[in-house]
Amino acid sequence: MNSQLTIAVHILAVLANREGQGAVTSEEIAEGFGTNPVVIRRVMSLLKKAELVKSRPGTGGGSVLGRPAEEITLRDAYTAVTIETGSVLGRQSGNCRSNIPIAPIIAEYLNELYEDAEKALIRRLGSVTISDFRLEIANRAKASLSKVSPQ
Amino acid sequence: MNSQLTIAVHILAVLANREGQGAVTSEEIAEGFGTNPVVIRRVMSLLKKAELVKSRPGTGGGSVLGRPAEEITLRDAYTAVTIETGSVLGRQSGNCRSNIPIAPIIAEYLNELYEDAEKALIRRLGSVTISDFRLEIANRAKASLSKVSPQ
DNA sequence: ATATTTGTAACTTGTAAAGTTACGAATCAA
DNA sequence: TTGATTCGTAACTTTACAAGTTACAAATAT
Repeated sequence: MNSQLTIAVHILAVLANREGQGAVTSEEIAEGFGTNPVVIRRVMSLLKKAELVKSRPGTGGGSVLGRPAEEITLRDAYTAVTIETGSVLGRQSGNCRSNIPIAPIIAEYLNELYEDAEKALIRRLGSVTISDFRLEIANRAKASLSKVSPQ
Repeated sequence: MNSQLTIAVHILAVLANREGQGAVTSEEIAEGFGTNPVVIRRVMSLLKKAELVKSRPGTGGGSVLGRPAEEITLRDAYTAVTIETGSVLGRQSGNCRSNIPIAPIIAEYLNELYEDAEKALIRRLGSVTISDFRLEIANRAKASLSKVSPQ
């Protein structure tokens, strides 16, 4: 399954958390997410293309937000990670090995119907800024911690 | 990628095409889709549970629609194939190997946003009956054939 | 110069969907 | 009741691809 959007918003949330406190390394972000720095850099590269972040190599290097967290929405992140693959939503596919043409025709029609769903998703994502997101996740993390060790 | 819904609506379209002309075998449906009969039977089994089709083994056996094609929508097919897995839409997932709790919290939040998209999809699927669908696909197939060999 | 960090290519691993094989159970026809 | 047919499903193999990993050149800072 695809976790690029999850990683993208995690990156943005971490950078938002450190706004004005210098760059954050992919190493550090990776550790916080429990993955490899290269996985972070791959998604970071997409965010850079969308100008949502800026990166710099070398000592004291790392990444910072490209603009204030209040001016970046989850929709921006979605667009950035789907610019190449087209969508994060699962799509229908016919059997590609088949030389009978009906399967791809059906798949294409269904995918058109899926577009309505995607529009709804994009609208929803556009209504949440990285600031909003950071707040929401912080609250949930707190709530889930208190379940494990109350107080 | 998941093609269960594609297969499901293909099955329903073929059965609709043969309404009142006896049962159709999984062998025959599989051939028309370019896949293995067992793949068809697996999806058929889900459609049976939803009472969209009826099957019978033996000579002259096979499957027929459970009710008229005008009374089955793509939404019914969607519900039938997602009854176990929950959704045909791709969902976000955190890294399950991670013992840092932030990834699953982010993934869960994103999945909640995805639900709006799924509702839109279901609404759209509910507006198309198998009869409608059959007509549309027949037109498209005709159009794509005429591209290959005009006249 | 040296250390650090990014960027990315190339490879390996993990895993889920699709495809396949096999066979018991149900049904029909002679 | 025997044989042919078809379904249902378990078990296995194959395929496809996302994620993870390794490696190293290029950029930057001290």
